[in-house]
Amino acid sequence: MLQNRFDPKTAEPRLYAQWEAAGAFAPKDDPNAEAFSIVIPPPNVTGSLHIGHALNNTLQDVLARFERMRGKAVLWLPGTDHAGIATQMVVERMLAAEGGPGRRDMGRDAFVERVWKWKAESSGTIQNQLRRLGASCDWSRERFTLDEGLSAAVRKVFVQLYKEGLIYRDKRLVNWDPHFQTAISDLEVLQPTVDGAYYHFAYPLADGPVGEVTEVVVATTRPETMLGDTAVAVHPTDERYQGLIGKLLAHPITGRKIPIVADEYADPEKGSGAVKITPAHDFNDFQVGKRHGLEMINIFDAYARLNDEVPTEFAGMDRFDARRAITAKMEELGLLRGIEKTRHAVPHGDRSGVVIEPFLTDQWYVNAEVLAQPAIKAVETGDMAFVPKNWEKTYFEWMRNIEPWCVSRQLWWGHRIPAWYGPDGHVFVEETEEAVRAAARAHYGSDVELRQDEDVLDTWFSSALWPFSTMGWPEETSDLKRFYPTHTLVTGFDIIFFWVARMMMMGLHFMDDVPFKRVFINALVRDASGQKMSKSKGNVMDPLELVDELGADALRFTMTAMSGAARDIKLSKQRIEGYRNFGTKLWNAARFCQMNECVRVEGFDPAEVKSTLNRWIRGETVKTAEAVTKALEACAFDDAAASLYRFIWNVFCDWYLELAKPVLNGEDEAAKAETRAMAAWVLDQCLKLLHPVMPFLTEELWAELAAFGGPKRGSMLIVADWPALPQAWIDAEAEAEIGWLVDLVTDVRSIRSEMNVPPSARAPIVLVGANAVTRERLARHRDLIVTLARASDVKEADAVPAGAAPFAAGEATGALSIAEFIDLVAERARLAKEIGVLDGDIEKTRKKLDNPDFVARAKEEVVEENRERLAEAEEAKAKLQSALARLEAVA
RNA sequence: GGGCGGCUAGCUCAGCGGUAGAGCGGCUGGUUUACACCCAGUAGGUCGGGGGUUCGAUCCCCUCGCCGCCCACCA
Repeated sequence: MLQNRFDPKTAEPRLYAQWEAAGAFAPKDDPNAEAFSIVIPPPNVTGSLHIGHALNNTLQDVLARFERMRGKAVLWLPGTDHAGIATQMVVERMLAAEGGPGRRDMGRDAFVERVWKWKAESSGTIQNQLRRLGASCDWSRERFTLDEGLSAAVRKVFVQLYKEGLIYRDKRLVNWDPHFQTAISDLEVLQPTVDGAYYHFAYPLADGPVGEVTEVVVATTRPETMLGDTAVAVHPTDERYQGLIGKLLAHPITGRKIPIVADEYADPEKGSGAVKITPAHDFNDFQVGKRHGLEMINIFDAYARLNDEVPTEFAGMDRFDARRAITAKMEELGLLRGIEKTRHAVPHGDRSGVVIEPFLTDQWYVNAEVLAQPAIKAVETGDMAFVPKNWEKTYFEWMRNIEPWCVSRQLWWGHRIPAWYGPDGHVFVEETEEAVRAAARAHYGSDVELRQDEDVLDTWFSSALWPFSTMGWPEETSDLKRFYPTHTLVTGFDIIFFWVARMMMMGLHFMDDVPFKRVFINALVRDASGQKMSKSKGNVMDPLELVDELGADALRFTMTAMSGAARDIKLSKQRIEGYRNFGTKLWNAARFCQMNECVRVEGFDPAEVKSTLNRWIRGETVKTAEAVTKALEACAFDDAAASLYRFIWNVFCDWYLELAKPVLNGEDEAAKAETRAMAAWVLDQCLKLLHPVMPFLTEELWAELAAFGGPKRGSMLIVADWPALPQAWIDAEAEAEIGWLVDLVTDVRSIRSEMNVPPSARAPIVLVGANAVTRERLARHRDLIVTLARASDVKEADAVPAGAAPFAAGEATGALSIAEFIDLVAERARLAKEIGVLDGDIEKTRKKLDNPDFVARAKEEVVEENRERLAEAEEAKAKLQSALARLEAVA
C-alpha cells in the first residue's frame, strides 16, 4: 500500500537515475519514427540554475517528454556556453579576491589556463541542477562552445564569411568598455537615464569679432571630450550663424583653431543651435567629421584616461576627474556660460556597468544586413514562426534596421580570431595554421613570420552556430541529417536579438534552412518589484531550494501553469505549495484506488463499460486528453496545466471517485468490477497526461500501481504511449445524466448549508412537481444522492408539501450560444418549480418551517424570481427577433 | 520620438462578445477511515477612467490615465 505522501527527496534522484540507466533520454533508434529536436539555450558553463532556467527548461522538458510519449525520436541536446566576457569577469574577480597576480600580470596563456581550471571545477553544476529539475536531455550528446568540434565550426564560418566578403576589418567608432578594455556590440550597451548637466561653454572667434559677435556658445554633457573638438557645427539655414560659417574658433584650452562648419546635424531648436564636434568620441560627430573631412583626435587611452594628445595639465587624468577639471578651467577662463542640471541617457556596459566610450579602433565586423535578408524572409513566409506571434514585430524591426555586427573582443577567453598578419600587415584568414602558412608562402614567396590576431570572437558568434555546430557540422553527421532543423526553440525575449536573430542568419547561410521551425518566447521571471533577476543584482530566487522543499514536480507545474504570462512572471511560494498539494491529491487518489482494489485488468476495454458513471468519466477523459494534446502542440502550456488540474482534482477526485464509492461499497459485483477496472484505467490516463509536467510523481505511481497488481507494465511511463482516445467514447447521454446529478447534489448541499443543517444530520429530499424524466433519474440515482447529499430519503410530491422550503436550483454554466442562453433562462425557471427540499430533524429549521409567514414569503420569492427570469428570457428573445429581422432585411 | 505589454476579488493571476472565474488568504461548518498538503459552504469585483459599435462589451474600436519593458535619440 502507498504511503500517504509522495516523498520527492528520495524518489527524484532514484527515478532520474532509472531513466538515465534505461537510456530513455536518447532518441529512439527506430528509423521510421518522426524526429523531434530541441537545442537547449546553453547556460554559462560556470553558472548555476536560476529561476529563469527553471522556467525555460521545464517548458523544453514538457515538450520533449510529450513528443517522446507520442512516439517521436526526441533529441533534446544539452550544453553550455563559454560566455566570454562573463566568465573572464568571474575569474578576474576571483584572482583579485585571492590577492595574487592579476590577468595582465599572468599573461595570456597562464590566464586562459586558469579559466579552464575554473571551468573544470565549476562546470557540471548547472548540468546537475538540470537533472534535479528532471530535464530529460541526452547527456551523451552534451556540447560546450569551446569544444574542438564547435571551435572548428567557428573557424570555418569565420573564414567562409571572410572570403565571401561578409566579414571585414574596419576602423570606426565602437562601444568601448574601459573596464574590460574591449569593444562590445550595440546590444551589450544599456542606456539608463542618469543625472547629468548641460555645460555651456563659449568658444571665442579666432580672428577677431565678426560684427558684434565675439564667441559661439555650445552646450555639452561631456566637457572632458572638448579637448578632442575639431569643429563647431551650425545648421546651414540657421540665420544666426550665416556670417560665421567657415570662420575659425580658438579652442579655449588647446588653442587649436577649429572651423565652424554647416551641417544639418546641428539642430537650431536645441541650445544655442551650435554644437561642438568631437569626431573621435561621439557617433554623430563621427559622421559629421567624415562629411567635412575633420581631424579625428582620440584623447583617451583604453582605460578612458586622457592621453598625450591633451595639454599636460590634463594628461593621465581619469575622464570624470577631467570633466571637473575642465569645467573649472573654463570657469577660470571666464568662458563658462552656465550649468544646467538634467537627466539623460548615458551608455553603460551591460556586464561591467561602467560608462561606455565611443572609441576609434580597428575591429572585425559581420555584414549583418546581407545575412539578415533571408532571415527576414523566412519569418515572412512562415518557415519560422514566433509563438506568441507578436514577437515577430520586434524581430522584423531590428532585422530591417540592422547595423554591422562588431564580433571582435579584446578578451582572452573565447575563440581566437583565425586571422594572421604578415610583416607588412597583410591579412591571412584561414581555418588552420598550416593553411595560413601555405597562403603566406604563396603570397610572399617564402616563409615569413606571422602574428595571429590577438582578439577573440563575441560569445554570440559561436552561439549563433549552436543548432548545427552541436550536431557535428561541418561534418555531415547522421544527427545533423536527422535532427536539423530543430523543431522548437524555447527562449526568453531578452535574447531575440542576441541569439535568435543570429541563429537565423547563420543557419540559413550555412545550412540553407532555418535552425528551428518555431520559437516559443517565454516570459521573464522577475522578482517581487518586477525587476529582472540577475546575479549582479543579487535578487535571485533559488529554484534548487524550492525543489528541495516542495519537489521538482511542484515547481515544474507552477512554471507550466504560469507560462502564459505575456511578459513577467512574479513567482509566489504559496502558488508552488498549491501545486504540490495537487500532486498529493493525485497520489491519494491512487491510494484510494489501491484500497478499493481498483486494479488494472488485462484486456479491459473502456469502450465496453455499461454504467452511466463509467461512460461519463470515459468521455471526460477523452476530452481532457484532447485538450492537453492540443494545448501542448500549440505551446499553450498554461492551458494544458489548467485542463490537467481541473480534470484530476475537480472531475476525477471530486466527482468520479465520490460517485464511485457507493458502487465500490455496494453489492452489485458486476458493477463493482467494471468500476474498479475503469478507475484504474482513468488513473493510468491521468498519469500519462500529467507525466510531461510532473514526471517524478507520475513515474513513481506508475511503478507502484504495477507492483500492486494487474498486468505487467510494458515500459516505464517516460516512454509509455501518449493517450490517443476515440472521440466516440464521449457519451452525451451519460454526460447529461451525471451533469444533472452533479447540479442536484450541488444545489442540495448549498441549501443544506443555507438552512444550517449540520453535516451529521440527514434530511429528506423532496422533489416537488417532478416530471417523469426527473422522477426516473431520481430513482436511478437514489443511492448516490442519498450518499452525496447526505439525505435520509428521497421523495417525490405533486404539490408543495406543507412545511416544505422551496428553492431555486442552480445550473452549470459555461460558454453558451445565444439559443442555449434563452433555453437556459427558461429551463431555470422550470427547474425552480420542479425541485424542493424538506429539511428534517433540525430544530432550528423546523421552527422556521413552522412559521407560516416564513413559508409564505419564501414561496412568494420563488414565484417573483421566476417571473423576473421569464421576463428576462422574453425580453432577450424579443431583442433577438428584432435583430434577426434587421439582419434579414439587410440580406 | 517609435513599438510592445499590463491595469479583473485582500494577494498572484486566468478569462477576451453571451447570467464575472481559479489558487492562496478571510469567514462558517466538518472524527464522512484516499487525502487537514483534506472536505462542504460562504463573503468579497460598477473587470483603470471616459466615449463608441452591438439586442448584449471585462472582451471589439477610439481616447485618457497610471505601471513596466524594448528600440532610437538627446548639444
